[in-house]
Amino acid sequence: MSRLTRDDIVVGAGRRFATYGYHGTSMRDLGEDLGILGSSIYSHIGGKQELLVAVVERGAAFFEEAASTVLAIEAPPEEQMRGLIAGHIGVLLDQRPEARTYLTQVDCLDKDEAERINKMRDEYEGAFYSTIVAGIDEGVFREDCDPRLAAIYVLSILNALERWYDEQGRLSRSEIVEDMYRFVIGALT
Amino acid sequence: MSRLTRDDIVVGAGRRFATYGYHGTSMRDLGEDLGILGSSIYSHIGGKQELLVAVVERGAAFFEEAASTVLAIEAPPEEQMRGLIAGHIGVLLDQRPEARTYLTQVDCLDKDEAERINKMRDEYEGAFYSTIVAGIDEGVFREDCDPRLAAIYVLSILNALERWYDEQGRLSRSEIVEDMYRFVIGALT
DNA sequence: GGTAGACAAACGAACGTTCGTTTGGTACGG
DNA sequence: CCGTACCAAACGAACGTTCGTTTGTCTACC
Repeated sequence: MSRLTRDDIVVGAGRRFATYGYHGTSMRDLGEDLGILGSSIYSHIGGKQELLVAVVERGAAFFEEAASTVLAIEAPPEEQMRGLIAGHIGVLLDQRPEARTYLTQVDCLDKDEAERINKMRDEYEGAFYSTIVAGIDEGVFREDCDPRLAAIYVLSILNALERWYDEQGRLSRSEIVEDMYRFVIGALT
Repeated sequence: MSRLTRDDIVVGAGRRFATYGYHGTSMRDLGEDLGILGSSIYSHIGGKQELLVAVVERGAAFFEEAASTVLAIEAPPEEQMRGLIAGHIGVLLDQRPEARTYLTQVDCLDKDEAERINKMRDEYEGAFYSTIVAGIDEGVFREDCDPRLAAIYVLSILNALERWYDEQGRLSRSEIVEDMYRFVIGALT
């Protein structure tokens, strides 16, 4: 086992925070996971809170990158929505610890950081919102639906996946993407 | 200020757990909320974990009662689904601390309790599942949808409400019920 | 090419604080 | 006057963090 970098620490912290929560993780626990003492972590970072910030920021970045990749390609609203759904699920399953920590541990951040992260989350939600609005404007989505709420509903379905998805389960990732896409499009049209 | 009962303690614990989480709540914090010392709580309950169990059980009971009330009335699947949605939202907003604790703090329970609670949750999910299956059988819901997943999606939308609903916001409770119902029925038909 | 210096990573012990919990005493309502 | 809700004090353990020191590795210079 070679020596660790700051990134190693952040990745390990993500795993712990995702499983046991911020308050449920001690620096000694984390150290044990990494094969060093809890105190040795302070060679890499300033404190526990700073660790959480780093993990949550990584999570947010993953989602934002996925969304901007999708939005960069011109496409009809339906296809854009499929891309957003697939991208979100991809991050959720490929970057599970960071994604889960980002989704569930935000209110362990102190006030300023929490506000900043929530703004990032609002921006990300905006990608879903504008896609729905575009669909309504183009007449492919129904008009009698509040796009603000619809965006929340879609993200609610997506985010909950992290709680029930089983890697060894009967459903492949693409099957889930397809099923969720069909459900969402059914609701929007 | 009169003396407290065990129920007072459990209610107070629900509020704390819902806001700060199980690990983020200390017995002294809780005591301060209740106007007594943290140690005095042990006159009413055996320990912190027992408190969490009590709160979570209350939450589960609220949901179960709401569901069984709806299922007791014979009605077409669409109306039954509306009832389940309205009932779920009612519990979520009227019993917010217990509901939130039930939804977010289950994995702070030790293994046996967690298993028991998860079984109760599966049963509750079954109410949504059977309603969807009934709708498919009667031909009012579309067939090309996995009812197991659909039930999860509906509950995902409902449960997320607890995270974004603002009592002083622009939306009344019945408006939200109506909007969610329309979204769900749109997806299922 | 070998050695001395620099630097970061990790240790191990201790800091003060807070945690959940226990104990023993006190006051008050039925 | 009994029972219990509560207090006051204390327990040991665990917490996040700091400290001085050791270890290992890379680099610069002879």
